[in-house]
Amino acid sequence: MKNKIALLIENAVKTSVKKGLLPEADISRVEVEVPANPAHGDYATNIALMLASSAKQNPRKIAQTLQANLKDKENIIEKTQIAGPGFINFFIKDDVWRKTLQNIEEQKDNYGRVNTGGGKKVQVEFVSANPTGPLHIGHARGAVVGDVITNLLKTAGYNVSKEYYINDAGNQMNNLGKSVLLRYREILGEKIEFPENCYLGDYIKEIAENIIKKEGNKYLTTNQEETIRSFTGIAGRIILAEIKIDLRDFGVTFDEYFSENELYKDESVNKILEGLKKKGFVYSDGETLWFKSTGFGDEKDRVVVRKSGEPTYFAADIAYHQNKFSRGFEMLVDIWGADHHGYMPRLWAGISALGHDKNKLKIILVQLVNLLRGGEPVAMSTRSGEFVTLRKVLDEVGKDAARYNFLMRRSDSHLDFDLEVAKKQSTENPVYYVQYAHARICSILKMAEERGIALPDYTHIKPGILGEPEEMNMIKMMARFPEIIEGAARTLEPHRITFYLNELAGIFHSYYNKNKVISDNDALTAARLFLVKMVRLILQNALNILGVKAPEKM
RNA sequence: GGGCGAUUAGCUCAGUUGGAUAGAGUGCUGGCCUCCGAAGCCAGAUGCCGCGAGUUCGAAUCUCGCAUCGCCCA
Repeated sequence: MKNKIALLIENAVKTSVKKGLLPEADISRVEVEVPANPAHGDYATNIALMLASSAKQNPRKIAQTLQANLKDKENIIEKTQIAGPGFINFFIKDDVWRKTLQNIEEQKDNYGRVNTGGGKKVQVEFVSANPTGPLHIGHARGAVVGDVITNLLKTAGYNVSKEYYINDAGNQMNNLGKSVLLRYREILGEKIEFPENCYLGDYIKEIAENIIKKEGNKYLTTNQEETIRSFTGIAGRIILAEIKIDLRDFGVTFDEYFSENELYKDESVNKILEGLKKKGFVYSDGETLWFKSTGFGDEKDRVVVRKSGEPTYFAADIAYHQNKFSRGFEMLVDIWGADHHGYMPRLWAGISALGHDKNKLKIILVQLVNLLRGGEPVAMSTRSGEFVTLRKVLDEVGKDAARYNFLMRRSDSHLDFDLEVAKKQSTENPVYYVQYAHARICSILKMAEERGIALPDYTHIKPGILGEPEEMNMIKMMARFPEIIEGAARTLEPHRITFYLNELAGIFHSYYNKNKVISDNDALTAARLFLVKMVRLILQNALNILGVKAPEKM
C-alpha cells in the first residue's frame, strides 16, 4: 500500500515537471509515512516541503500542484488534503483496505514476505563462542538476535546461511587443555595449585573423569605439551557438542560450523598475509608484522604476526572474512558482543584492503544482559565457573519466554533480564500477551465449529459489513505487516517485530472485549470469524519469525 | 589521556532515519466476568526528550561544546 502511494506521488511529480509546473526535481527519496495522528489520514508525504527550496516555491503551492496532477488509476483514494506547512495526506477507501484481507488469505503462511532481498546471498555469523565452556546467558541473546535476523532476511527474500565460527585456536583453547590436565592430575591424587587463567567449572572435572575412565592414568607420564594438545582437542569436541545441544533446544541451529584451525591448516592465513604484503599493506618493524589499517580509517596500525611468529586472532579473522567472500556471499552480517566495538574499524580496514566494499559487512553489536532475580543482580564470572548458563535459563523460564524477552529491546541497548519475571505466567511477562491473543482466537474458532458454523473464506463474506472503527484499525494494522518486515530486515532490527506483535495483539484484545465475534447475525459472524482468523494467521507468521510458539491453548 | 556509545514518564524502554498534539509496558487510582478464554478490557495522573548554543519552514532525531554513566584502547 505504501509503495502504491509512493508511486502515485512519483508520477504526480513527473507529470507536473512535464507540464512545466515544477522544475526538474530529485525525487529519489520520496518519503511516505504513516502519520501518528489518524486525523492526518492513512499515509502522508512531506515531498512538497522537501521540494520547496529547490523549486523556489511555497510548499503549499507545490502540494496543490501535485494534488491536481495525482492520477489515481486504481481508484484507491477516498480523498487527499493539504495540511500544515504542506503535507499531503492520503485517505484510502475503506473498501480498498478490506480488500487486503483477501490478499492475506491468498498468501497464507507467505503473508509478510517481501522481495527486497532479490535472492541475494547473505551470511549471518553469530554466537561463535570458543568451546571452552558452556554457553551462558550473554551468548543467548546474541544467539536469538542472529537467529531472528536470519529469519527476517529470509522472509525479505534473501538467501541466507547461518554460520558459527569456532575459535578453536590460540591461548584460550590451550588453557582449556591445561585445565583438563590439571584436574586430571588432581583427581589422580596430586595436589594442584590452579593458575589464574585456568577454567574451574565442574564440566572440566567431568571431562577429566571421563578420560580416566577410558584411558586410566597413562597421561601422568606422557609428554606434557602433547598431552595438553590432545586434551584440548578432546575437551573442545565435547564442549562444542554440548553447545550444539543447548542451542538446538533454544531453537537455534546453524548451516555451517567453521573452524579457525582450518585457516591455519590450509595456509589461508599465510596466503592472506602474503597478498597484503605484496600490496604494501603489511610491513615489518623487524620483530612484528603490522597491518596498515590506518590507511583505511582505523586509528592505529594492528599487529598481524607477533614477535613469537604466531599470527594474531585478527590475522585469522581477515582470512576468515576473505573466505566468506570467496564463497560468494554478497553481504555479511557479523553479530558481536558490544565489548568488541573497538574491533570494528580494523576488520573493515582488513576487508577494504582485500578490495571489498566495507559496506558489505554489517556488524550488529549486542549489548550485555543484566541478569536479575527478583530485582537483585546475579553475580557472574566465567572463569571461576559461577555463571548462569543458557541451559539453566532454558530449564527455568523456557524457550519461548527467553527468546521473546531477548527481542524486546534494540540489540545495542542494555537488557534487564529478570528470571523471576520471565518465568511468571502473568501480565508482567509480555510473551503471554501475544500468545494469549492467539490462543483466544483459536478458542473462538473452535467455539464456532462446535456450534456448527462454517469458517468462511473471503469469497463467502460481505467485507463491507466490517465497519467498526476497531475493525478498520485492525485491518490497517494487518496490511502494514509486510512493511514492518521490510523495515526490520533493512535495518536488521528484530525488535520491530516484537513491537508490532504487541500492538496487533493489543488491538485485537481491545476489539474482542468490545465486540462479539459470534452473534445472531450470520453475515456479521462470518465476516468477523474471517477477520480474526486472518489476525491469527499474522500472529502465527510473526511468531514464527521470532521462533516462538503460537499455542492453541495455554 | 584517546576513541565509541548512551542520557526520553517513578522504573524498564520504543520513537518508522528531519515532520503535525512525544508513545508503550510496568507501577499507582478507580471501574468491567449471567456474555466467544479476566494471562484480558476501559478510564485517570505524570515529561526542561541530560544542559547550552547552532543549522531551517520545522529538531527527541543533524552539528559543535559541556556534564554524567558504560565499554574499548594504552
